[in-house]
Amino acid sequence: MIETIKNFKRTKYCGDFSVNDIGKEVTVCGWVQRQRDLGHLIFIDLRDRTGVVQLAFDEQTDKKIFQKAFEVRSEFVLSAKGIIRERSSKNMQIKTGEIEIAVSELDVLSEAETTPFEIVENSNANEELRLKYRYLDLRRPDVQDKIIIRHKIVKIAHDYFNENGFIEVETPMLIRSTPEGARDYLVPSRIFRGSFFALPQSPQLYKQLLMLAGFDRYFQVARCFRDEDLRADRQPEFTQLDFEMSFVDENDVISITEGFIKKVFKKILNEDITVPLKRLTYFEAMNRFGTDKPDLRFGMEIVDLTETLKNSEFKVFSDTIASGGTVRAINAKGIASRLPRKEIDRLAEWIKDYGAKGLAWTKINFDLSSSSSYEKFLNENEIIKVRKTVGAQNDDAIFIVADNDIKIVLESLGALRCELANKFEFIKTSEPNLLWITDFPLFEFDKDENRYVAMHHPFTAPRFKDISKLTSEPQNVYARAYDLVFNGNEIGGGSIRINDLELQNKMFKALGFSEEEAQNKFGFLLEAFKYGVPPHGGLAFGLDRLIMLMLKCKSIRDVIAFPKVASSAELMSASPNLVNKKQLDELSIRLNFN
RNA sequence: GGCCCGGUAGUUCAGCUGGUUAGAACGCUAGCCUGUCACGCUAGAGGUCGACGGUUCGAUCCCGUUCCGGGUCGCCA
Repeated sequence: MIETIKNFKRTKYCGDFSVNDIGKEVTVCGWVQRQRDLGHLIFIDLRDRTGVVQLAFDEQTDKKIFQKAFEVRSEFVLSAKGIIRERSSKNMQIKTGEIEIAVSELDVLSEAETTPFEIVENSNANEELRLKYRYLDLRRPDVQDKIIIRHKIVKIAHDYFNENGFIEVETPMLIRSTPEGARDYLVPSRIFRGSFFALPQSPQLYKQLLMLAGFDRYFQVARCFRDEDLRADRQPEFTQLDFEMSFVDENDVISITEGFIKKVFKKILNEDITVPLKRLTYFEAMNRFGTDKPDLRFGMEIVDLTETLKNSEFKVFSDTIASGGTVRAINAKGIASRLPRKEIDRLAEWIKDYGAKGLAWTKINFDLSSSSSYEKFLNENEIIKVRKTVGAQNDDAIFIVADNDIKIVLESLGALRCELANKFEFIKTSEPNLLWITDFPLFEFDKDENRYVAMHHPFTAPRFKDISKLTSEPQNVYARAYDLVFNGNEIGGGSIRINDLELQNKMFKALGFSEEEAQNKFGFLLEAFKYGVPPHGGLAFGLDRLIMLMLKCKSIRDVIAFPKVASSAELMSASPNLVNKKQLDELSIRLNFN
């Protein structure tokens, strides 16, 4: 029988009671973790967000309350009043294990059916099921803790940016669609038939306009939307810690960011981050690690063999080099004896996903004998030189990729480097590794569109000395942009922005926009730029990813209260969903499935 | 859009070369039990083997299609 809460209110949370409360009369509220019926004695573990406390019922003391406790099942919501007393046999594994509540009044505030999975810490229930019943999953302490830590991180961010003079401003969710970069989520307008709002991919333009408006320093916990395919660390709806500052250069933004990183790592993980952080140029990161988000917790750097192998008899190498290509290698130390041929074949197949045409390899055994896919085609001198260049010794495995496209060579070896490090557990340290990547190219060439596109976004300022090359040699223009990398993942990125109308117009021209296109897409920004723009720059953290990595979660879903699955559906509410004809008619929308 | 992996009681899983009644553990229900805390003991209920089609005397198992979930490449300025 369900009862409404009477005249008693919770004294404090279940997990907060201790031996100091012995003798006090208290009231607790929560969910039934477990009911243990010993015949003439019943124990109930009552749970709330702080932990559990044991309720004790003795048949001899009060038959009516005992009967109530007998009928209680898991996940019922209870309110109980009673005296805190010492347990006769203590359980030191629980925070409140030294005490219990001898219950004198018990209210069943809500009953509960048997849940589809058990509400326990470290549930091994299927994630699909847990997401369908996310509200039950969120009862589990380990899940709840992550959401609570998320709250703490956001609180630290608010405090930090407030202390440093940043003003939080909410920017709109319904904005103009500017199809540049990721796909927009579109929202049809009822009043403007056939027109659409877009949900923001980021507050980029608005925060720049706030600088123009004179707010000087802006900050926002900003929800962002990108209609692209998901990944383990990517959701279509995500949160940025977004900030922007006026009258600054790169070092000001970097230093504010480092201050936040230092604070949040100290407060949440008790890790001391040494600042300033290491900086690596994009060029160096790509050449040494094959990625713009290198994991520096292990070595296995990429080595250039182009010079060594340019005259080789092995045509796969020498022909590639002759036609302007490159040959590079990594040396995985101490794994040869743990690397069966089958695994090499798997890696050779796997690396094709990254565009590599093949994977040449050598395993050096402990007795210095070796097996190799390519050494038989090389002369003695070349074999020795290759091994020396990559620093190979016994039990090492060398992997080589050759291609005309240097990006494919570096990126595939970069991916292989991470794959091997992961598989053979090369990461020994538990200390977080953070660094900046700087000096990005301003543009990258888009083969599909056959034009240069902005690597960050079209408002990123070029280096001053490169401005003259903007349209003449765009491939040699570098950006005043910087990315923050944490254990091999990008967790933030930003730049100094263009604050000059003429330069911004030049930038659009370099991107191949006609004047009409530029006006159509960003006319309001160009108009605004006529009226006095301070030099400004900023950065945005991917908050979800930062939390995920700090908490060592495998999936970004673990740190989002109500996440979406890989198809971008939300299983609990079953969205997206079909809407009725009336709704569509009001929006003048007719569905057309082809 | 491509590739890889998975889907069997409420849950997590096992299930041999295709074979007669599809099992275990946990959970659930009932009974017994006065100090449990992963309580214990006894008994019981619980299955569209993701769905559809095919091969076969016979399919959880083999084949095809499809749905759902996960990972990844493309994509994500």
